[in-house]
Amino acid sequence: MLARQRQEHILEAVRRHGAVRVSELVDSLGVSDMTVRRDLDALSGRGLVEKVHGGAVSVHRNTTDEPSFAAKSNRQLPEKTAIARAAAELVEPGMAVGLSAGTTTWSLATRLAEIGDLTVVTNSIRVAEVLHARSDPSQTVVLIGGIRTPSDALVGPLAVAAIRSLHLDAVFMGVHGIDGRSGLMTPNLMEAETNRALVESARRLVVLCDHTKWGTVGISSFARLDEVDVLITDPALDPDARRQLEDQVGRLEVAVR
Amino acid sequence: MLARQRQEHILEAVRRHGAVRVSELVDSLGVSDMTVRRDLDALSGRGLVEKVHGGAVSVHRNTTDEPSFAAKSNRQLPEKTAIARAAAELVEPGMAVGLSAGTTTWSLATRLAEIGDLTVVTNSIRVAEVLHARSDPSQTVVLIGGIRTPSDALVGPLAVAAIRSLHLDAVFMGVHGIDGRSGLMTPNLMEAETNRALVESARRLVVLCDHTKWGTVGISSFARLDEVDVLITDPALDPDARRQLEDQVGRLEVAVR
DNA sequence: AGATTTACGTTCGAATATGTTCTGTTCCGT
DNA sequence: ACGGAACAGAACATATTCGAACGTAAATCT
Repeated sequence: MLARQRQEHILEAVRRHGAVRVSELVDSLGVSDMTVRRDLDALSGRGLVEKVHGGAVSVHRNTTDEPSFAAKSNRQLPEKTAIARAAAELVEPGMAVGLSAGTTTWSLATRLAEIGDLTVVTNSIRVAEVLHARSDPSQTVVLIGGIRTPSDALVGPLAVAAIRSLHLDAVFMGVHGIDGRSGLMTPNLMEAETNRALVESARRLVVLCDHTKWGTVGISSFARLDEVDVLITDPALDPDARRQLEDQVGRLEVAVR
Repeated sequence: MLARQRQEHILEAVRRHGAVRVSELVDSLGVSDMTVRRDLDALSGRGLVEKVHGGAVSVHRNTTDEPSFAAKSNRQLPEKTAIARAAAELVEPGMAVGLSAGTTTWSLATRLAEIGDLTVVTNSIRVAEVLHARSDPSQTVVLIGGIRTPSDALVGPLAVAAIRSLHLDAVFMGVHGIDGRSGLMTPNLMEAETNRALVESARRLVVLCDHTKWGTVGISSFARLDEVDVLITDPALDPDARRQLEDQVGRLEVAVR
């Protein structure tokens, strides 16, 4: 059997099952483990699979749980999914919505994928990819360009200029930190500027924010609390924080799982 | 037995089994390995099979006009890597370069990752990702935003506007098709527009183009041959095509493995 | 016929593919 | 936390394959 045929076989197996293990391939292909590894090297070098300990997984599956991203996205997971579900209720077919970068907005994106006739604008590659993967043709996904921050946001002058040329029904923002005085914050100056542009381009601002974000301070604010139309959080939020938020934001929504 | 008959026999074997090995053909045809190889060269030159180490595999023709990235990425692999290597020679530290979407430019990106102090502008998520993965901090990667085509290019008004605001030392373009009359072509109108903007934003236009692209026609042209400063191809290019290219492009470079 | 082209085989150095051995790493049950 | 089992990958050995260069013979041209 030719090397190329083996690699086709491996690709097919990965496509079908999402993952393969080296030991399985050794049996099914009748070659040594080293040969299988070298095939996997070749395939991963071409970006077609991702090597992991014990075998390989499909690149799509894997991009959704890259270490740093996964580490974050598992924190407060039930809260985040509850918040994302509540946010998805606010989206109706025909709308044009914006999504900032972040794990909570990413979770929201997985739900938006099932709503039809939607235009989604985002500056996060991950968000764009999850929408693209399940895309039905009625969805338009617009990726805002720029340079990439460690937290997977595309930012910078290019991003700001692109966002300013757009007008959205609503924008859903994740935040790194929030408090009563400084409003919404991020730890990255350029990301703050980009987020600011997103806020200004939308008629409605919806903030997705689990209780751990309260009191966390980022270097840079990008919106005041009184600019927020809807803030969705979880029941564990500190009562004092809750009072302050109820005073200032348009509507406070508590998402129960 | 005539050469033509042998080649028919080979094609038939490939069709039936999806692949053949040189050693099998040597036995079944009763000719030398060298003769078999020359037959395979002829067939692969006409795009009827794909040569691989040990033999040849069938080139499954995708009936859709835009094969997906994964489907294309293993076609003409050795040629593409040779072309990419030659292209990387043209890039020096300190430059700002553009990369269009495509498998050959993707291959080039893996090489650019090793050159320092570079600014790379691209409208392909996959190109951006390969640069990001191995990025040393001296590299700036700018992703051009837009909506995504099946071939992984981000296109549309947002993309065009972003590109127009930039100025590059050189742009490296992959093409879907090329010929003497129509120049460089793609099968997607919006991608053509975006590519056109890339061409206009750069001082130098370098085209990466393996021999199978010659004579392939896309619906939309985005540049004439006389606008091309350097065209890099592989040695299997048809001599007549080669003559036409030498006449019209600034410089024709043939990349040997 | 003589010259030229074409097809095919042979030789040989280099590239490629694969398996084996060995050493270090990672995983997982206790 | 620990120890055995599975796994990864480097280094080496071997066999296969590749393709350039050259030789020869048949076919084709003039």
